[in-house]
Amino acid sequence: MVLMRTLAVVMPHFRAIYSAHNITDQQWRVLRVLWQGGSCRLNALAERTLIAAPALVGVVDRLDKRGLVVRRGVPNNRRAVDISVTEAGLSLYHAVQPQVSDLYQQIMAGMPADKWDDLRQSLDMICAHVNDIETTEKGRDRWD
Amino acid sequence: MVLMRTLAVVMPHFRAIYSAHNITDQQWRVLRVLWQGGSCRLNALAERTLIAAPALVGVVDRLDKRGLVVRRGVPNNRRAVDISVTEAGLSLYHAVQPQVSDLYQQIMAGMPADKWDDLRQSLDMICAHVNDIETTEKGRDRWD
DNA sequence: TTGACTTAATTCATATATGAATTATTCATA
DNA sequence: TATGAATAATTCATATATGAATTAAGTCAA
Repeated sequence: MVLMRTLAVVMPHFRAIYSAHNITDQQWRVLRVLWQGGSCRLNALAERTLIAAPALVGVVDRLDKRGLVVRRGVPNNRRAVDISVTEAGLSLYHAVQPQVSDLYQQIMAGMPADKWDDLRQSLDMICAHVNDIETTEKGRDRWD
Repeated sequence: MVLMRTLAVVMPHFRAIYSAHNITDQQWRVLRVLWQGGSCRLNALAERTLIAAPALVGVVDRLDKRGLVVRRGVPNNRRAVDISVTEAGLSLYHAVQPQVSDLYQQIMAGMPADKWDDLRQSLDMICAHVNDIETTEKGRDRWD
């Protein structure tokens, strides 16, 4: 609940920026990943945006309709699809990114840098540990 | 993203427990709050569960249909509605809570207790700071 | 080669999430 | 006391979230 509350407090601030440009949180996440890493396929995009594939299909559909991203077939693999940003998507980035960056700085200013490091490390530690539980359970499923 | 990733890693474990009892994350959050604090009205429930009122209406609807909670009018206030758990909801609690508690312990075991304290404090600090930004902005809106 | 198995993307059904607008009420005050 | 502002719950429209099932391709061993 503490994690959820933190997100619930922080997200509306970012969302205000996004919605001023007529995009949603998820759409921003997709665009940002594509801007940073170039084009990629849906599965990889799902991992990097933390949006499950079935939901991502719809997000990409809407971005596609608005001409912010494009889908292209991959040469030697007819079932794979490559997704990348368009010029329009790129210009949107340049409009939104500075504001997002500013907000980030504002939020970061509320806590000393070393605390942020600790925080990130703790969260990473939790993820690692919980993933271990996952693996252990799966292991038991297979051999017990 | 680190916050979201952590939730994305942790939640499926809890969700596995909930779905084994045919309830969702949000339904569990509603039931838990009602179990702990007795009955309360929709707005208060929305705050405590971190579920926005419009969405909460649907969650309560479904719990109501399944007989796990009930809605009652408040005596001297015809627009307010009181929500509380039923016997069926209570027995469901006794079935689910121990498993949730176990999982919690398992997860907590992955990091020393003082780290958990620091983590909680950092997250609370972020919330407090971000709420300040909010207030400041609203203040500017009113007087600038 | 073919049939069992795996994969990538998508569709489906159901449950939320979000912001805006409604519907009833209740309140504060001229 | 009428009446406009503030409230509580709800409805609406649109965008996800989730798990299960499909579809269309690749893979691989007999």
